[in-house]
Amino acid sequence: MHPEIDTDMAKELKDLTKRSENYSQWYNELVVKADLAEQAPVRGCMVIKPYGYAIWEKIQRTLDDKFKETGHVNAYFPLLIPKSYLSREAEHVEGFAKECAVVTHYRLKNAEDGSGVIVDPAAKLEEELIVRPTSETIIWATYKNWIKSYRDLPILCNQWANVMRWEMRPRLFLRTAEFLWQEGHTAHATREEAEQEARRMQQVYADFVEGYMAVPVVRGVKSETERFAGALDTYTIESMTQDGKALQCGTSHFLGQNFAKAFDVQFINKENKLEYVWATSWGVSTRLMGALIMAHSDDNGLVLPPKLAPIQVVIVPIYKNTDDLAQISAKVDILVEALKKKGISVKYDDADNKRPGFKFADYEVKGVPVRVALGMRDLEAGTCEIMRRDTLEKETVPFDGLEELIPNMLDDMQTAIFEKAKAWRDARMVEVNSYDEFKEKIEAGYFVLAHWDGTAETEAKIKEETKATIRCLPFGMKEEPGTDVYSGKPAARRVLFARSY
RNA sequence: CGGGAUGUAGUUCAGUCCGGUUAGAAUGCCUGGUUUGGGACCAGGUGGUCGAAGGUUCGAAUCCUUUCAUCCCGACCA
Repeated sequence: MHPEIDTDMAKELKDLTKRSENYSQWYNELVVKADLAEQAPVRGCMVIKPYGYAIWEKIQRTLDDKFKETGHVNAYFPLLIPKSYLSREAEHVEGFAKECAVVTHYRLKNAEDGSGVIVDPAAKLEEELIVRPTSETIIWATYKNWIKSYRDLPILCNQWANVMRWEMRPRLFLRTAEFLWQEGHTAHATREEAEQEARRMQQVYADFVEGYMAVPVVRGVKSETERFAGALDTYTIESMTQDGKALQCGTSHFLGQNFAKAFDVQFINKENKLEYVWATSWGVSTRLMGALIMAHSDDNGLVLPPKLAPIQVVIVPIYKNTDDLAQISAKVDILVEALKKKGISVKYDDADNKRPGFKFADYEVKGVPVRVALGMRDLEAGTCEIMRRDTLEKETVPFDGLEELIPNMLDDMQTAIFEKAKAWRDARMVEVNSYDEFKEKIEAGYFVLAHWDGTAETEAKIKEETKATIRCLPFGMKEEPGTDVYSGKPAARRVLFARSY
């Protein structure tokens, strides 16, 4: 940033919001300015700051409740996985091998030349340990001990944890080397039950992302090439960022008996016969925060849906001296209590070291849904100024009605934000019937519904030529046979293509 | 791992081509004062072994060599 405009942060953010020109830079700066996260002094990792973490905690708590409602329990498995575990499932190891951090030694010692500590060569591990990129292997090695009979099933475990994938190019929240997530791992006696579980969790995710994050998603199933390493089916929810790219928000995998066979997990069924267990796994990560930021943010900063905003209402007093402040505070305190009783998180920012204008801008960047400003003028008139973050509309209203007005406003916003994002997304999701049109729409940042002949060759060619991938075979679409836009061969249905993060 | 760029104050950068006083600016931070209805102003102050190592030179942020790190574009990906 140029020094002159560095002093004017509103203008600075405006400059950043040439989203079409350098969206990723805009996004990064937004994350930093909104005080959510920053790059860690460790390659590819991020520091999640308190305000950002507060949002993650809300996501975590809400989802955890949903998991409990659907009969799941939390457990915890080790961070380090013996290398041999990873090689048990062929496709799985192939999928993750390229991005694993490996522990080879267990001790350091002082260098003889006094230059600091070095790895003690004598402390080399017999078998290297892998920092988990995901926990299927160690969990299935454990489940083997837990499962003997059909009476032990189903096992419905979830784990909140961090994982590490040595990604080539990290981006805050979207793709960091270390990230926080939850991973559910379930074991079932029948194929039907496992498949149902995988679909059910996809639905839980979709409901959460749409209902709480206010981000519309496309539900569907992945093509074979895009499938999770080791899965028979990968169910996905895909959102759209404001630069028209797709973002995989959550996945739920039907693993069949692959992991049960790899880790020899068998049970005796009701017919007294040995059978391999059926499995699922499903997860969402801190990437959800990226989806949230990219879906709603505007030129003034973050826009948070009320259900996930750590601070839902901020009240800013405007005063000239301590007497004024005391009068304002007396009135505000009553409102704060009333709102808290309704379960609304409210912050009264009477800090004396920041001017009102600074606070206004600051809370806007942070995406606080509702702002109330109250000064001496208002005190005399019995009014206040109220602003909602999504529309930036300000109005002066009677102070006494706030207790009722604010909860309604928050509800309205939750719906309005979703509707706005959905209208935007829908307007950029089109059916195309020719390859020229396909390329044009992909280039313009659209979700493209096009016929696909079902072959991996066509899929690969399209990716090579347009950078677009099959995001999913969306659910709930009418069966409509046609011809593949690329190969011209017969195609059973349309699938969703887009460029993605 | 390929292509491109950059490392100078807490942060963003100027200075490097063409070597020459004590290395600058803005912002931040600290002190004092005036302010406070949309990111305040004035005055003073703090803050840098110029990424690291070696070389050339009377003299290096600047030239040369090596090295490390970061960022961007690809490949990979929740």
